[in-house]
Amino acid sequence: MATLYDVCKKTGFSTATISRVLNRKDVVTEKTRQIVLDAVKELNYRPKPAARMLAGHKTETLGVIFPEIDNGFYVQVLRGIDNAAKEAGLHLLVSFYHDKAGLKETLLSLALDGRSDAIVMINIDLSDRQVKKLVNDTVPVVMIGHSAETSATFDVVEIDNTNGAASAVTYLLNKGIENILLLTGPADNFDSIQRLNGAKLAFEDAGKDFSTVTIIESNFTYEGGMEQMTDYLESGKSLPEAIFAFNDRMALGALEAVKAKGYTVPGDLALIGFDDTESALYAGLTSVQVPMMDIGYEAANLAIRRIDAQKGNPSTLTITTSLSVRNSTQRPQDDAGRSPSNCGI
Amino acid sequence: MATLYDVCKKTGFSTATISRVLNRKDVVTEKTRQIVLDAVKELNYRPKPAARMLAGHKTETLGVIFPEIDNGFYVQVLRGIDNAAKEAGLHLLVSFYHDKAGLKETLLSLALDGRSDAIVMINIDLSDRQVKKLVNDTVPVVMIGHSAETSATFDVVEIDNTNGAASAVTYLLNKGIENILLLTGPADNFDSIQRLNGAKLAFEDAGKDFSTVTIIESNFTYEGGMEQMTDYLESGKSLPEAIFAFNDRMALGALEAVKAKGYTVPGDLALIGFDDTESALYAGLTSVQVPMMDIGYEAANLAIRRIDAQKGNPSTLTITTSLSVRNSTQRPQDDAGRSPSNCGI
DNA sequence: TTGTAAGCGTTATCAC
DNA sequence: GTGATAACGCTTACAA
Repeated sequence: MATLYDVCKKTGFSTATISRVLNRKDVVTEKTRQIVLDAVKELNYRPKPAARMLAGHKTETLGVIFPEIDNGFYVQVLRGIDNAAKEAGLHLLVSFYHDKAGLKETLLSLALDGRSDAIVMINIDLSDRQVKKLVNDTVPVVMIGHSAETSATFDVVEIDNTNGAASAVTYLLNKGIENILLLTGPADNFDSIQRLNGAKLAFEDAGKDFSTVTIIESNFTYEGGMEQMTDYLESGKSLPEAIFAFNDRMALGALEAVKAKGYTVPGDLALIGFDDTESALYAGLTSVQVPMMDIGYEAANLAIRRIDAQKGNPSTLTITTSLSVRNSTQRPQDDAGRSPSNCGI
Repeated sequence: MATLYDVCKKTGFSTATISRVLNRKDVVTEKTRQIVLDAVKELNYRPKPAARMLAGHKTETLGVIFPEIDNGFYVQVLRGIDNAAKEAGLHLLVSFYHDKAGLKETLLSLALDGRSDAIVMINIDLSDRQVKKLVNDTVPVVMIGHSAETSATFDVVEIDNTNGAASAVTYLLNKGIENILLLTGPADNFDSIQRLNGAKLAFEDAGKDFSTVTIIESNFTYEGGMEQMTDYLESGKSLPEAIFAFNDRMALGALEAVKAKGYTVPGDLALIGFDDTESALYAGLTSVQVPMMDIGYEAANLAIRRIDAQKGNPSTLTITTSLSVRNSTQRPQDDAGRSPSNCGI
């Protein structure tokens, strides 16, 4: 538990000089620098973060705020953030938020109380104004997957929902499949809105009529997907050629419903999900892949850069998706996915 | 950004008194207490953590160390930890460890540098002696799923691997299935060893001969499960009545291999996994369920209790599992799982 | 280039 | 009960 003073004693230099060697690329003789460094090593000296924070206002900590999660891919985002943080030598103060009051308190604690040097928030349902008011410009904030208002307040990292959905639909259209059923999220969900728009654009780009598409609203859950599809099928409507669900869970739920009615995938209809989760992989489900780790990594780097960089205009980074094609869209004769003989589903 | 002094000025009391009101259940007149509290509220005063840490050595932070994860259920553990931390008013400093050097540095930073009041580690491959040496009794440490040596050094929270595996095997034996193939993890993996032992115990308890059981070593991955099973099937060996894989991923890999050979589950053989992940749920896979959130919650609470509690003997908490029965072990005539008509697989 | 010394905002030990 | 006051361990003007 050596302190700065121990290093002083051992070297004969003042605290100022030691501090200079340790922190700033300041004017210090190469000779003194070496003497200090040697002493530091020999004494096994480690600066105390608490003292540093108090005197220098640097926490070396990145605050991260997540919604209460049951959501597998948030871990991926977290890993990406962790990678960026590690590269910058920062620690991660992670908080899940359960309710708005808790979120506000977390924000105050991270920002005003000086527990972090920057904050990354993911899918937070607080307006920019509210966040700005709480944080009060004490630390930079980066939003991941921010909703609604095209934030001119904070840096934003978002998924390219539009092109992601469009690519899935285009893929189907290219296969000659036009009779598509869209299983969406809640009507007021930003991701869902963008994905719906992407689907529409794909039709328009192909010169096809989007109004023939069936749109069913669900809630992003497995059960929701299953129930909506069951209802649909039992209402006597005709089977679509393909279902494009706006996330994997609903896709898997829909799959269950479809199979329960005796239909097969991809035999009777094609199926596409969104997110490309592990479950999609194992189920052989074609899905729009979102590079969650990259998103975390980029968001964290954006935040880190803002720590000592001058305030520039808020930037928006849109992360592109790709389509992971698997058996759920591969008719046996198409033959391209793995183990086509049993279609993985 | 009011400070303690501002509260002093406003109330006329000294820093000592304010601090007493805020921290200790100390001797303070009810009247002064109220005056101080009012001023605190009015000034919107929030004590700075940095100053507290420096002067009081309390960080109000719980350190959490995870292995680099691609592992969905670690999130669940983290949620459990978060719940416990929130209840205790603690923040979470989370770190993923990539290599041993990084882990050691993290440990030093969390413990010696005083960044946390207690540490929860999950599946760390460092010996107790090493950890103890690094942490040097500065903060309490709790291990989750600790390996090997029955740690008499730290509190431990572990999965009841033995009974978990035994329950799965017993379930099969009760169905009259004895010709079981075990798909294990690496031979030196502690979880795997315990699960194997549990399987053996189940046979012995049932008075059956364990030596007839086929044991195939794999590596806990989907690919591993698939390859080992493919090799097995192609070697011309007879099909077992059931496969019990020591995690869900291998189970799903084995399923793929089995289906590729034209067999059906549960028609031709039963299949059981371990962990009960989301993928198991969607695949209709019977699996040994491990309450990951509980594990995190209990571990964190253990750690939190140690913060100001006297050092007692290290305790070990063994979390019990349960069996999630699904279609992969339900022959059509058994009829009990959901949508039996297509077996969910 | 290096040293002096004044903070940073608390906690806690003494006295009173 | 309450108040001075000395830590806590570092950063950083300002001097030298």
